[in-house]
Amino acid sequence: MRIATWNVNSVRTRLAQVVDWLQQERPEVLCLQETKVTDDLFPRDAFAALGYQMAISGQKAYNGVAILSSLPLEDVQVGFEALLPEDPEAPGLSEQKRVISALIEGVRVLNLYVPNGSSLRSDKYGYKLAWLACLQRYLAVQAGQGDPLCMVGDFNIAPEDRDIHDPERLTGGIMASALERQALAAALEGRLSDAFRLFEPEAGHWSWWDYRSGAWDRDRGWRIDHIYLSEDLLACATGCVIHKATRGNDQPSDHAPVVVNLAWSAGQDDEDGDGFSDGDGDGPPR
DNA sequence: ATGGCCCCGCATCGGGGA
Repeated sequence: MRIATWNVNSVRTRLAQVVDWLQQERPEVLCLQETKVTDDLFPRDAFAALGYQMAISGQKAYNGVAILSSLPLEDVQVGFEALLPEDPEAPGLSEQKRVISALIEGVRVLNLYVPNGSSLRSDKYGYKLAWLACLQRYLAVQAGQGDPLCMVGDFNIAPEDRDIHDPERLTGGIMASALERQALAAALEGRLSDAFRLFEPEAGHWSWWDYRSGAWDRDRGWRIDHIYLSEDLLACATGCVIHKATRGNDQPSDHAPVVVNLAWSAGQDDEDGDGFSDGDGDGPPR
């Protein structure tokens, strides 16, 4: 099963490019961020024609997330409030459409669009940190449900200096500050691992290039789009790549897709074939 | 040396993103 993530910066403006890429790559799952469209205007037909089901959560002009899947899409959960109904901070944090998840082949696919924060002096930076603290609580609840987790999206954070083209200049600033890096690490809490770094330790691999300053032509990028896997899925990961060629398209998104390949099928953890995963006491004795 | 863009909408500039 291949799971992809792509911040498309308007799904309507980028529709032809997304359709082309899906036809070429045919991932089972594509998670989109910054769809920038209300649910009634989402271009469902174009994706349905390619055989994809959809779970969407959008708003006008800003934000917006969607999950496209050619495999059955079950138990869709929208926003932090789906798992944190009692959290007094979560409702305010969920007014912006940045969180959606679904169960696909027994894998909980969680699609996130983390706030950018604008600058360290902006109120939006405080919002970003509060949002990440909420994500930490959300993931703690999610972990309790026991499903294998694949968390993808635009994290608007370069986790380490090797994820930025010019760490001497940029480390400490927005998307590379200590507080936001710590907040993300705390949310991962040792349970989730960066799939890309399983396969590639070197710097020089970016997923986002600013539209300004000729960043693409100079390859001045950041790796801020990530795929995180729980331990059970980590063992199944056979590759993780950034499709940077899309950034060279005419009228491109400023982000490139990231794709993970998982040697996974539903029920594969059912070792004795009794319809239950082992070790949880639910199955009959062997 | 610095910075240059792009998308949306009650639009033709302003707000916001990254």
